[in-house]
Amino acid sequence: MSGSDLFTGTLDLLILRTLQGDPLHGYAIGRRIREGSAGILTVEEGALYPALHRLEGRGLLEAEWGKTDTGRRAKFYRVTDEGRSHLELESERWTAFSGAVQAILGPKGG
Amino acid sequence: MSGSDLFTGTLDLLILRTLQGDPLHGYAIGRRIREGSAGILTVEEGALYPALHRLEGRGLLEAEWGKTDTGRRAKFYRVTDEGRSHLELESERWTAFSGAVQAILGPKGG
DNA sequence: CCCCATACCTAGTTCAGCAAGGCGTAGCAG
DNA sequence: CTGCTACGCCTTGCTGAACTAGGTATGGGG
Repeated sequence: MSGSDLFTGTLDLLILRTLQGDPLHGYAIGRRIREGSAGILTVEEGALYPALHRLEGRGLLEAEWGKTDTGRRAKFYRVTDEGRSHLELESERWTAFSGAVQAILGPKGG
Repeated sequence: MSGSDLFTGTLDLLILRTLQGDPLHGYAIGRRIREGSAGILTVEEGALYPALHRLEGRGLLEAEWGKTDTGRRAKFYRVTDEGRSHLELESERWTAFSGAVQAILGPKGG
């Protein structure tokens, strides 16, 4: 991801969540995540595209070639129903885990 | 870790934090983390011991053989000064990251 | 005496993420 | 037209954390 790879497995969640709205292409997903996290989360392309393929392979995403506003060729991803319920479950799991970690690290992080 | 490996890299933080109080041996560290997280975080031994050795190798922990209350042989770990400052930095980083993820996933996780 | 919980360890595998490349195209400056 | 930059997609090779699945040894209880 960025910095030095905290959070393995979280990328999937981030992608799924980012695609909850309208379908987006990979490049835009990366940008959204970065902007949506105020620059804290930077998704490397070498992590992003394989992740997209992984999620598609698992049936959590569907891809379709299309065109961007600026007329460029791009592959647009949409979340499947399975992807949606997966996101819901994993999202709750994530919250539980991060809460548990926070509970051990200390309420404020210090 | 448990369930299906969310949170790569977080184990180090958990260990360091658990050792902030008194020195503990590996087995006890694992138990503490599990109990301190209400059973949510389960540290596999195959992850725990290598992590301990890693942290010792990096100079963040120091180890010493001793005896438990029940008279058993055990290796007790203590956090070094370097480990302490490492924990502080990484802990803040963790909070920032997890906050950023939470910001994208949604304020409540759903 | 045997089993279980304690307490330590390792070899082998898996797999996410990173680094570092490559490909093609649209738009703009010169 | 040339060159540069941003867009947009991809892959190969590597690292390294965590898991699986074992193994060792010992003390106490049935």
